[in-house]
Amino acid sequence: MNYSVSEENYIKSIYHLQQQTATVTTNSLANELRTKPASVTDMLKKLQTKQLVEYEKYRGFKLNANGNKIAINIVRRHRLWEFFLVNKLGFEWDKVHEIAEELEHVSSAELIKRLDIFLNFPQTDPHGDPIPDTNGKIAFIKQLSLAEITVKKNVLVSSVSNQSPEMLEMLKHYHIGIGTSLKVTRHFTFDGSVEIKVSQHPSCIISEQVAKNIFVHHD
Amino acid sequence: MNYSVSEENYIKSIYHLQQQTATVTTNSLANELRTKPASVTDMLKKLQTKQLVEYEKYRGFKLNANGNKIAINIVRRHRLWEFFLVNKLGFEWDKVHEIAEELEHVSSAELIKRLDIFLNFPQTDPHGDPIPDTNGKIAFIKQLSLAEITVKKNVLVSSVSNQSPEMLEMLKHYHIGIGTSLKVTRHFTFDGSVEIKVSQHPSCIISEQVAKNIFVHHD
DNA sequence: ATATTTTTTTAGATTTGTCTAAATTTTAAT
DNA sequence: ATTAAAATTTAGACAAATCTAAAAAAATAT
Repeated sequence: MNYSVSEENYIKSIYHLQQQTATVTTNSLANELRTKPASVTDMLKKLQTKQLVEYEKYRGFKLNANGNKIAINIVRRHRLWEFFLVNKLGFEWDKVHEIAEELEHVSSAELIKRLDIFLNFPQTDPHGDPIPDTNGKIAFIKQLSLAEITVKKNVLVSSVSNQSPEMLEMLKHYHIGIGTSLKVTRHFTFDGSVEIKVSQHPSCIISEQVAKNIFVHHD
Repeated sequence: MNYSVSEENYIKSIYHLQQQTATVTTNSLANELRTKPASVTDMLKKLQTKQLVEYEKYRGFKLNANGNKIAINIVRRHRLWEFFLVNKLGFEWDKVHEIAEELEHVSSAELIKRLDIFLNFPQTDPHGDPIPDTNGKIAFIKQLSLAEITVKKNVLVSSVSNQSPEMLEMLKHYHIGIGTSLKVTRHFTFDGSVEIKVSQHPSCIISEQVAKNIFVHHD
């Protein structure tokens, strides 16, 4: 089966949202895809008839085994291209996402097979995310908290383990959210606090307690 | 300005047909694009309002300066990708066209700039066709006849200068047409005749007179 | 020169993916 | 338990790109 660019984008976005919540809502997907809820409903009916999602009216949806396999393959393509763009063409790691969004839809399986060989079977993309193998297996990559990472490397915030309002208030104050790019500039061994630099903002210091709850992608 | 995949395919096809005939007809373009004449008329109106073609109802059309520039840029992208596919990914030269057809529509100029650098500014694609430079300048590539080329290299028949029925009958007998892949296996200095091997057919010998009329792309 | 054939265009329909506005269902609040 | 608010779906419209069938124009054949 071959899927349209639009279908692939929906599949991929559902897959990404499922990493956070097992079942995805119409609104969240509309938001992710920067489209309208009505459009999401339309496409979901289509994906349902194509046997890619489990969908219950008003109840949300999730990819079935088939949809999942396809999603992982799209992710594989995306991350291989990102690796290529950074490690062969010399792009900065934060400039490649959009281009990879286009390249990932080029449909030749042979192309991806050869690209993988050419790149020497990379394990992770430039953001530190694992590249699924041919069979769709995804290696587990250890989540690193801000308390653990080495100094002066750019990292992307990938998740926050404590989602309490108090924590969220604090994150807001520090201008930190999922996807925020930052670097740790110093570790203080006395109390385990760390100095961080969020782009566009002055350096600041956060406690070990907070740092342990903020997980980042290496690179 | 950014153009849709469909618009780009029309522009590119008009460009290619213009290499043969200065002005292109609706039917020939429909045939080239494997679509219907009515669809061609529809798209041509669109390209006209976008100032890419000169178009007179019932009279055929051609790219204007603007359209030409865009066409050449698409050709540039296509040929750079073909070079990449063959020389980096190890594809056979006759397997890359379709994949390059998809890759050429990826719209980042920065991508192509860096790809060009990565490939070390190649001058010709794997079929021997020149790759236009950043300014759209296309190097002139000498047309080589079968009488002139070196032995044992695969070549593609690009044109035949004598189009008489007698010549065509002969070409048919040797299973040679535009696009045919063959290699010269021997030159006979006595009479200038050459031995050739057309894939899937036994070797045969053609006279110098015939060989001089068959032009090929190197590689 | 007129009739026939071929080519091209128009008119109207179709598919895909999207949208707005209204209706329906679910969730939250009192 | 109602009611208000939020989320979701339906209904109907729209744009892009295509198609078929019919009409119009150009090329050709006698």
